[in-house]
Amino acid sequence: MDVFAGFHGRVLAAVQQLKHDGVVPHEASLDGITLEPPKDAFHGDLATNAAMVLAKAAGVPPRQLAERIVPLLASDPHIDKVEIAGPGFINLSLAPAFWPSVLRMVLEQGDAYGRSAFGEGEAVNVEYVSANPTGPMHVGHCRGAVFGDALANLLAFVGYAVTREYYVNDAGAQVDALARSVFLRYREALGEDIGEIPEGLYPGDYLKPVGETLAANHGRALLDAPESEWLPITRSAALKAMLVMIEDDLDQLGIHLDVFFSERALIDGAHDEVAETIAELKAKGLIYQGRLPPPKGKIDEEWEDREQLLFRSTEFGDDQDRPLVKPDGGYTYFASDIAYHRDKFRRGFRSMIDVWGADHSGHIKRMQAALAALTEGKAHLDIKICQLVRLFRAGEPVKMSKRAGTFVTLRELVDEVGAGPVRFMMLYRKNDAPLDFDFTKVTEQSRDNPVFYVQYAHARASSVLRQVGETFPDLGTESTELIRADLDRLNDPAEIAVIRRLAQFPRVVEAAAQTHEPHRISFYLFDLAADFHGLWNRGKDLPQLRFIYEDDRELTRARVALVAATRRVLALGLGILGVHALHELH
RNA sequence: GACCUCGUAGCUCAGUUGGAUAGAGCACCAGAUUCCUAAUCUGGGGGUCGCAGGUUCGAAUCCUGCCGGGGUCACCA
Repeated sequence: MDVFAGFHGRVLAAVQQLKHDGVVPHEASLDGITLEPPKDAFHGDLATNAAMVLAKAAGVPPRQLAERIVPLLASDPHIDKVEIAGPGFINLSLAPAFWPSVLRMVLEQGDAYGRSAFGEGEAVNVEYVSANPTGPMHVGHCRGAVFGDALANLLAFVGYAVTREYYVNDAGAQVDALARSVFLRYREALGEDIGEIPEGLYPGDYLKPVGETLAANHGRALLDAPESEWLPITRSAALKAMLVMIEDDLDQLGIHLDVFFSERALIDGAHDEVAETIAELKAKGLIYQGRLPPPKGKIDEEWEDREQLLFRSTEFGDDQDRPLVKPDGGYTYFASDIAYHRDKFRRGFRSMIDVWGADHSGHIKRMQAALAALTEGKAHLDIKICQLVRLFRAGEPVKMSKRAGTFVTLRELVDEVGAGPVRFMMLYRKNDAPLDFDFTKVTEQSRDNPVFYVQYAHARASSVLRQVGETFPDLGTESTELIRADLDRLNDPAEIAVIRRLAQFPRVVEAAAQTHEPHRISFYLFDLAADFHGLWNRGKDLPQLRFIYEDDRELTRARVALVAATRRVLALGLGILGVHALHELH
């Protein structure tokens, strides 16, 4: 919970009092009233805009209204000073005793600190990765995978019931191409010279073992069989192998999904869910046979004007109606994607999040249109777009070409720099902004490598907790013991700065969860690390400011409490990002 | 042409859902430091928040129109 929530209540109570006194009209809305730590500590510990928000309704200038609010707040024993500033802000300075109470709360709550019931146990489906199951994962998939996973962690942290889901696109032409590629490898395994892999098929060596397994299991039986017979067999073998490989790749990054949802199962199951979905939309009058205008601004020679089965997505804000059936009679990707989201809805999810690559951003409107149509607005779908990742090595761009086989796989990336740095860097940028990833930089031990900087703070904190026993052997470092320390003795500005930062953690977490922006956690951790390093550095110049101060056992204990709390919050934040906190660096 | 997205310090980017004097890191400048709590520290300069309007107590943030970069644009996934 937010450590400042109580003060927000005080402000609202003060305003209620003013309503009661007739200063503020009863119907005035209190929604816009905030109470937040100001950016600049010069403005106190907390600031509220209450007077400015209510001034108009009350017909009184903001500062004058603030004069009425101030005495109502000043009586609070935890509030030291109340000042009116600027256009009508009310700035609160908290009693010195407040900060130790925050620290005590962190220690008491332990791993529960920052968690909340915000999500109220609501079921949320987070769909991410969803790479084509046709080969190993490469860096292009990596960002979305990490982002989705961290977002799922974050939502779980604030009390949502999260399902992590991977949509397996195993129904399209791509997987048939995969199956044919595997069939070649099967013939190869039986001793045939297959020559060059033809254009349009998958040339990668990773399919060889799949061919070999087929050869071992089926012998030469498939060689003379018609395609209609061997294709399903090779396809299912290939898909199985690819999913094992993908799951293994994801495992390298610490990603474990709850559900792998097969696109094919939508059609091949007991009933054709796509047909059902289309029928449902048809019943709503949203399906028709029609023609689409050719794309403007570019001349497409291949364009042919023809009638197709269309969904009226324009009625829900899309730019164009969208086709559901291909010329060959099969469903379009969009059609099965609608059925897939309908399936999620029928499984009970009213809240869904999809993580997509930037190249799919043009599909957002149609998907939301379809879901709105099917669920009559009862479901909420947020689609998060992850921008490209550009790879660098010591500042130089890494050239990648899929055709030349020089694209970097996720596995290579993780093998070289480690899962933690990969995850942290992927989250050290807003999801919809492009990201530069430098192999050299993420392993550098310097301040401009945020991964190192945050881990180093955690390692330093761990080191203090390890070493304090050498000076004070009987000084326990468990929370239950540290909580009894005389925390009022922490009054150095750098110490207070760290506590203030710790106090912000719950609201940062909540804001990140609400906006679906895990990067806010990364930036918070960097700031917390900076505060902690700042405190550490003061001890370099002034030995009496060191955490372990041999002349004063009780002061040491109070400081160790601060260190333990900082370490806890660093670990919690890293945990949300899915990064393992390090106890020492090498 | 349409839609989406971005535009903030020399560079890379944050910006608490509309708050006060717009912040970090690198780079630059000036000092400190050889310390073992190694993997630096302190301070400083640097800004038309792309441009122009609008909304209001208050705009980098919301609305409109331009300018510029990127992405997408029947059927593939």
